[in-house]
Amino acid sequence: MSSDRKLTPLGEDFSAWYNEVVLRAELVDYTPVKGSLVIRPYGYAIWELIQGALDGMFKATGHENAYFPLLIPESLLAKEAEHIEGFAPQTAVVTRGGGKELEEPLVIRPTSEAIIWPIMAGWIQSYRDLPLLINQWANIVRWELRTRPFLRTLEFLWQEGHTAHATQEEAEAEARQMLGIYRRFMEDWMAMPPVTGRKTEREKFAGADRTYSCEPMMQDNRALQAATSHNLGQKFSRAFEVKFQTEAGEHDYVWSTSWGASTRLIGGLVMTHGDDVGLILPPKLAPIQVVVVPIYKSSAERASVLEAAERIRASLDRNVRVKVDDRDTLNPGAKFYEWERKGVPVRLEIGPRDVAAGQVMVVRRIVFGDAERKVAMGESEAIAMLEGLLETMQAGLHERALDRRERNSYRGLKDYGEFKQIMSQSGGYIYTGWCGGEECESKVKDDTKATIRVIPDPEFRSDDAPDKCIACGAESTNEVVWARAY
RNA sequence: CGGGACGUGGCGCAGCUCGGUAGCGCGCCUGAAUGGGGUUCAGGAGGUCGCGGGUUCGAAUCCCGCCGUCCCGACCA
Repeated sequence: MSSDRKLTPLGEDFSAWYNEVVLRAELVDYTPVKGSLVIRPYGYAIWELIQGALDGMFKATGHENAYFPLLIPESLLAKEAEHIEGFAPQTAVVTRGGGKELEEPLVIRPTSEAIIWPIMAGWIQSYRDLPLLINQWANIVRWELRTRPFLRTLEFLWQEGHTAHATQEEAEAEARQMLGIYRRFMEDWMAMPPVTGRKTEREKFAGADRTYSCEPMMQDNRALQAATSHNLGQKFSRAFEVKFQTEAGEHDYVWSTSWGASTRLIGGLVMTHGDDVGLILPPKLAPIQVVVVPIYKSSAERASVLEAAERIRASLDRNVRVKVDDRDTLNPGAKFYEWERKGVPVRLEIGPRDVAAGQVMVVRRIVFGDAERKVAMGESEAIAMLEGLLETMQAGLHERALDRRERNSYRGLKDYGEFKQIMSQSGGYIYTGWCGGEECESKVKDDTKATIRVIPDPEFRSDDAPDKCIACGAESTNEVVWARAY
């Protein structure tokens, strides 16, 4: 039966396609708890690669990892007014422990500001203790009404950075620096180029002074808020009494930031690069970059083919994540489909004919330009070119994603009717003028489901940005980027 | 939480209108052959039909209630 072997085509039903890909590429599995998913070994391996890369970037900029607890006394969460207002509806709360009602309910962290700041307050007395640069890798729980694998689940994995600074300028620089790190990670590792910028008041983090965001475009032309960085000003330090003595001997509240990225990034990876066959992984984040599929008939052939496969694996092993698929239970064609569905960038096929000729068949998961998908190559030649090929594919995926984003971006639009038409059909990023009024944001959202993703950073702004608000026609204060989002 | 669709071996589904004790494909197990794009044959295991109640001699099928999943919305990383 071939019907359940093929995926729903991406262009036919993007949601169905996405769900099928994450399940059939063995990234996730469902559990008895609604909206709470297992990340399977193959999916978790991608997360570990993401973690490794981001963690290195954080440490290179002076951050240290720590771990704060899962449970937060309800009263602490309530200390920052905007924060509790924003998060209270989404929290899970523990009311019993050890068989008794608790005197004070404990909130399962929806984010950790409220437990981190009361504790870090004790670590800071003087300007000499600043900046304090902490990151943690953790799980958090937000009681979402509607969930989707990776994109929105009850529990998810993320990292959250929390920093304290002596001045507003330093905190702002930190928030911007971390946004830049996320952007660079998305471009260099994920091949998922975001538009970056600042969130509007309506869209910012609950309790932040300013929120910055990375917003890559998915293949259905919707935006994914893929990482955020917040300048919290002194809101949290005032709420949690985080004070320090300045060089001049005065007392002041610290200036803080927080910034985070989650397993949602994996969903972004799927929706940015996948196709009708399944997942396509950028080589830098592929748990298996090269899979070797041996092909043989007799046991004599099996021995010589596996020997050659092992030789190739060993010579690639130092610089490439390579796996020999020596399972005897599947025929080669079935393995081809499986590894393509799982997004492995390069496959090497090696059979008796190849062993005899000292060659291998090099097959690419995706082809750019006029390259051949499948080419026979001398064994040592293939080994020598593979690293370069992986780099080429990484670059090709980035270029393709960037090109798609820009092709589906609209600039200089002044007519609201046209705006509505684009949003109701293809969707995409629309750059327009905006008066700064929340009423106009609401109106556009009601009309089109699109929201302001960001007030874009300078390098994303249009030369010919319209000077009137798209919704009300009043003088524009900022160019903004609209899109429907996840 | 509002609107829609759907819950039947691991997965995808048929059977339900017109009640009679469950079937197909894939997968799985055993064996043999096969192996350069989802291989074939033979044999085999596996289901109290989402849960609870009701009607009936008899319920996957009819009735009531509940739970869950997916899609579209509201909320949100």
